[in-house]
Amino acid sequence: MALGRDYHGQDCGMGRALEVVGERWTLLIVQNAMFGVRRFNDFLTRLDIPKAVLAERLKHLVDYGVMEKRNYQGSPPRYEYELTERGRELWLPVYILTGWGQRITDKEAPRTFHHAECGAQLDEAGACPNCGSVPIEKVEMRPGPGPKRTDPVSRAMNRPRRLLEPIVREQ
Amino acid sequence: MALGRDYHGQDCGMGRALEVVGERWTLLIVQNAMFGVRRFNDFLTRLDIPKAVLAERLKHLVDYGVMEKRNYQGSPPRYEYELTERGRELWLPVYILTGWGQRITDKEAPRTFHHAECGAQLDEAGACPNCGSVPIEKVEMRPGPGPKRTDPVSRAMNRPRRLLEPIVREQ
DNA sequence: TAACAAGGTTCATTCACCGAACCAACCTGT
DNA sequence: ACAGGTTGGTTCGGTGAATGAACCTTGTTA
Repeated sequence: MALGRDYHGQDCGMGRALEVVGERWTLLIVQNAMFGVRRFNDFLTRLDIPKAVLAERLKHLVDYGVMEKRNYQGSPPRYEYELTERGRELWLPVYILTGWGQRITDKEAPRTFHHAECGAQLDEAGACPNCGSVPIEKVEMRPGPGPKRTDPVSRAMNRPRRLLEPIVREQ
Repeated sequence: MALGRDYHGQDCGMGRALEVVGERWTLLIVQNAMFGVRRFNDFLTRLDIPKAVLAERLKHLVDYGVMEKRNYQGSPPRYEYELTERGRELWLPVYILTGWGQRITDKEAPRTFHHAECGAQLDEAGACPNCGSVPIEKVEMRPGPGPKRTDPVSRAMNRPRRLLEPIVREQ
């Protein structure tokens, strides 16, 4: 493929990783899945992304085993996209890159991340200062001081919640 | 900017991080800089990337304070690109993503990473199993069992070496 | 019967990536 | 003195991906 998504000549794992999650929007989709977003229209709402691009990215992630598409309701058919174990393994790079990006901004963070069992805020490497490494299911997200989006999906995120816990929009 | 490199509506640091290092090839450039590549033509050799794209990416990284362009020789003028502290802070995500990409391949790893002071191989999160977290300068790269590129720059990498130590091509 | 919601597909336009060619300054060999 | 090589780029035409708007389908609710 001349132009596009692969990194044919690369000898290390990074080339492969970028083929799977290196395209525009993809890592933001994975991050929002970690924050509890599961439905097509909720990703749309949070990301301001063209529908065609979102559909293509989700399909790509499903093809590579990072997400799973589940039909959770037969009539009318409705789907949700959920991270697989392979996808959940991306938690640390997602967390660290988010922190890195936050530090090169003048704004304050919209969310902070804590070890759910002891409440301590995670350090720059994603570990708990008291207890060491923390699996993604044990991470609690809390609203931070920084500016937040105001769409319904983002508002549903603005209370303390475990990562991966599905978002339920208020009616 | 309608199309392109920014993620205007995102409220968290990830959007910012992707503006800086999320474009095609960028994270591979940063990774190779960590491996000791410093010169324009050496990046070209390792990456099989169009010159125009490499020039643009390097300029972008310099503009955002991830790399520094240094004139190290006056006549003929020669330049090298070196990671700043901000750039070196990307070590953990680069390492973890590389490992993740490696695990979803059937090939073996071309390189392994060790704590230079005790020799232990780093774990999946980039820490030393004996000593805990390891700064990038204390990481030693060793040739692994997997397939490697055969260009001169890649060959110069195929011996145990500290990260960030500049590559010298054999004549 | 109309309107609405979810989860998409289609399409024209715009823009970024690609690879090949070109360039300029300097050095080295003959 | 001149050819050819090295470094570090820039220019350019062609191609393919991203964008946003419009449209579609199935089913539900008013």
